[in-house]
Amino acid sequence: MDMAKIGEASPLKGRTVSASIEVPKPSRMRKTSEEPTMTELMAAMVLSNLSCSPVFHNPPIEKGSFSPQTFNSNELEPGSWNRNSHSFSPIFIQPGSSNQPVVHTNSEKCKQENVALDSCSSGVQSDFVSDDPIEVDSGTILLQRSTPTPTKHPKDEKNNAMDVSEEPQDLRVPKLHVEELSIKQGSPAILHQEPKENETKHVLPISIPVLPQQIPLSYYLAPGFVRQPYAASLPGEFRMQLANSSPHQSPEIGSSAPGHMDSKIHRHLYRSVPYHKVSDDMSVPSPAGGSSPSTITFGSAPTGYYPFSNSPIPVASLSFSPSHYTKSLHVRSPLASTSQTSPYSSPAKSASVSLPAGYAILRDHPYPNISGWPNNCSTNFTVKSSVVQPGQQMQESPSPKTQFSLSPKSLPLGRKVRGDGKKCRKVYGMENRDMWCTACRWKKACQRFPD
DNA sequence: AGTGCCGGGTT
DNA sequence: AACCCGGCACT
Ligand SMILES: [Zn+2]
Repeated sequence: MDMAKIGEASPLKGRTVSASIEVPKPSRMRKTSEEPTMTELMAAMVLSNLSCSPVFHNPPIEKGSFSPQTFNSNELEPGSWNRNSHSFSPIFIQPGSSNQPVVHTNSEKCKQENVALDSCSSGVQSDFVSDDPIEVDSGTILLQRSTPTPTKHPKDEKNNAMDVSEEPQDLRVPKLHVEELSIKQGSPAILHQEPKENETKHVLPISIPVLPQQIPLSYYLAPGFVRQPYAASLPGEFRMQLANSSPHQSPEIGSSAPGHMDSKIHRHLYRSVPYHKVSDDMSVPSPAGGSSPSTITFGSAPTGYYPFSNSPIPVASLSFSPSHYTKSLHVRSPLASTSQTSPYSSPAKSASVSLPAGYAILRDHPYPNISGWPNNCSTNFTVKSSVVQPGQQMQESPSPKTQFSLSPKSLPLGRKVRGDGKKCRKVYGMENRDMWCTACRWKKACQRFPD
């Protein structure tokens, strides 16, 4: 009866599953053999510590060519790996394989690697080989590129295939990344222990997110970094701009995946605050094919709208979307219209970059989040101040599929500031409705006079 | 009351 | 996909 109906209607339905956030099985973390899970766990833990321990100061690696940025060496726990004492030489070369040891020196293309992480075995780019042999020496960290194994979930691959392919080669993202870290329980010696020829090394692909502060703005601003789906989801105005800069851009209305949250509730939640367009990254059509509720979840409806906390945090202080920089300057801050008095409303305040009208991005998701990371590690990528509180991110656990630790829904919501421009309706009047743009006629966001 | 437009329904 | 509209946020 009603109950049944209610059950049907309940937005939460089917969500409970994801709520139990099981740490997404690192799909890519395949076990080739008998490798004990413990090992992996340990590795994960270690890495966790490494990447997250806020305060860790590690003496610079002696001859490391590590840039502070990269490894922030601090991030390594002395005890864990004896990096300093060469006793442990992570560098491992795959025996019998022509693959060269890959050294990701820092920023180099950590980012890519990260992406790769997901599609790590896609073999597309992760094959980055350092030109500079020296780097290998410094190698304190490196690991080896194991044979590109297709072990990972096809899904993942699919997810990132696109991203990977589009990643600019020269992107420098200071994200610490250990592409494939093989950690064995035993001493390092084990690592080299009998090199079997084609045995695929059992490696644990790991990427360590770097501290937010370390992300160079350039990263976000990298022009080439805009991804199609991403761009497509941008507001018309913006997309148009993109179009100018990049030929391949469709002016069509970006569509966002419908959310599962009850629309009413959703709207209440999302509309109670000034609009702030937020990265649609997450609203990118579910790679997985998007039919599964759990998958779609993160592309919820007003997607892109994201609530800011009441505190007047300069939008500009947030992370930037790469695609937005084009618009910088002479853009009015959404907050500006909302609170005239806000000191932050002046673009000048935020370096030379301001967000496009009405939009702010808290974080980009170039790479999937590793489930194992503590929240505050991989989230809250804000340049200056964080609007998102750690606690807020845990509101909803992402389905394992999403791989993102943040779901738009779990983030504070905001909403687009209502454009003050006149739209077709106002311009032409009801009597000339036929002159309206189609969007207006359909009661959709005006295309002709986008905000 | 008027406007803008999201979400969802219909064709 | 095109089209329409209920209903809500906001002015
Ligand atoms: Zn219009």
